Amino acid sequence: MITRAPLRDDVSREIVQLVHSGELAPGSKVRDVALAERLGVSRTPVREALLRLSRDGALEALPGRGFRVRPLDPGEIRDVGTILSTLEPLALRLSPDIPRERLDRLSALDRRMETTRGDPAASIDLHDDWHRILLEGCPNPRLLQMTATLRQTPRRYLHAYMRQTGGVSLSTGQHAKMLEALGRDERESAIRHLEQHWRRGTEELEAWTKTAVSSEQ
Amino acid sequence: MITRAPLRDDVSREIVQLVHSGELAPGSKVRDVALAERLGVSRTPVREALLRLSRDGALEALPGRGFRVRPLDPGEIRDVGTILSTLEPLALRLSPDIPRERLDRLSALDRRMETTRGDPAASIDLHDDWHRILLEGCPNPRLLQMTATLRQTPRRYLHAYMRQTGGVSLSTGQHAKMLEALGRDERESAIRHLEQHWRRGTEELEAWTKTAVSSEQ
DNA sequence: ATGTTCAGTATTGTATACAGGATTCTTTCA
DNA sequence: TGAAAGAATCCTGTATACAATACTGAACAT
Repeated sequence: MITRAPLRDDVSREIVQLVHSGELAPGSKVRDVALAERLGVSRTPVREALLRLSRDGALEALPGRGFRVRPLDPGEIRDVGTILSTLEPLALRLSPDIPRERLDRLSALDRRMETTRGDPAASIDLHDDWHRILLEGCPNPRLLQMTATLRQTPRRYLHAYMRQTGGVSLSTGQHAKMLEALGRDERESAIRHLEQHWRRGTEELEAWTKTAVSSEQ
Repeated sequence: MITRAPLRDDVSREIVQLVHSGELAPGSKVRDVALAERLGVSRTPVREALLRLSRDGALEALPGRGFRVRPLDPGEIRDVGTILSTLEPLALRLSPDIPRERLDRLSALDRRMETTRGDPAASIDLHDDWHRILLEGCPNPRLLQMTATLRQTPRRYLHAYMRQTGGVSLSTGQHAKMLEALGRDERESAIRHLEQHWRRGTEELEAWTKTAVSSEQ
């Protein structure tokens, strides 16, 4: 049956959820038949979703041997961090002034993040929302899609990181500085903070990943 | 039968060729059965390739109504141009010094481009090679993959543009300036030229597309 | 002449079937 | 006891089948 939204879209979201929730851990093998049974669909839309997620970077396609969740790799988080710390500032630069109402929404998100310490999944969700909402006014939809896709990569690292460190990360201090700068109409300052936010954040994840990867030998 | 490279990869390349050659023109509908017969494979790998190309931006998936080549749209070339004129300079900045040998290869490509005026497909191929080779030393593979994918978008516009204007475009003058700057170890200057190269080039394509799109009503 | 309804056809999205490599487990031999 | 070989199983990649929508065109009404 053909419904309005292709099954592959729903299936993609569900698989992303499994990755973000940690149920599909980095490095683990992904079998399409198992997912198809679990989700109650056939292998076809599952494989379409897996191929898409491989392209997006969450998974890895091993020719002839299926898919696995991309293992944590210091090089990857570094590479993606470099790109994010360039593209998100670009998106902010292209955006029209952010209305006060949206700044308030972002502040509220930060406060909610403070209360979700200890719950990695929830605080990571909020963090992603924060950036999506910050940039939602950007008139370049292709750029928005790219940044949203790229942000999915740090999520895997953050999840593993927060699980180990006990859920403490994602300082909202940098967010607050950006909001203050935007409230004073100091766009360039906010843009610099955004760049630093990703650069420092992913550097921290890179450093942690190096130790985590080497210790799991 | 399972060969070493998945069929979808070959099929993707073949479909990209059809788009670049203009045989699949912007806006035209793409039927998977027809492609499958033509390429001598089943619908499955064809549809996998079509889904990938939709994600990359060359095609568009119309839910319930298949695929079509993304029509020329001034907004799209502008958006992609903005991203390219940020990411390629970033890739160059991250690259180690470019060896003299590679600069010579790039010069040779420029000379060959001069001789292919009148043959859009050939000169566009060479232009893409030029940028790929310029950046091939960049240590950020994810960034390289993104720029390579993004460059596929201007190709569709260039092809239509050169077909109408008689094959004249792609001035190699900007390339030469970059190579001179790199030869003098003036990286920042070369990076600025690279940014301008994409900005001006895509602005020209955007302006032309506006007239082309409005006149085809 | 233009618009509308209703078959019939074409085409898509999904499910299932099939072939062959990859993996695993057992068995055999050193 | 451990390594190597081989059989059995699993799983992937591809092909095909099926169900339902979207399109096409002819007959009809306005």
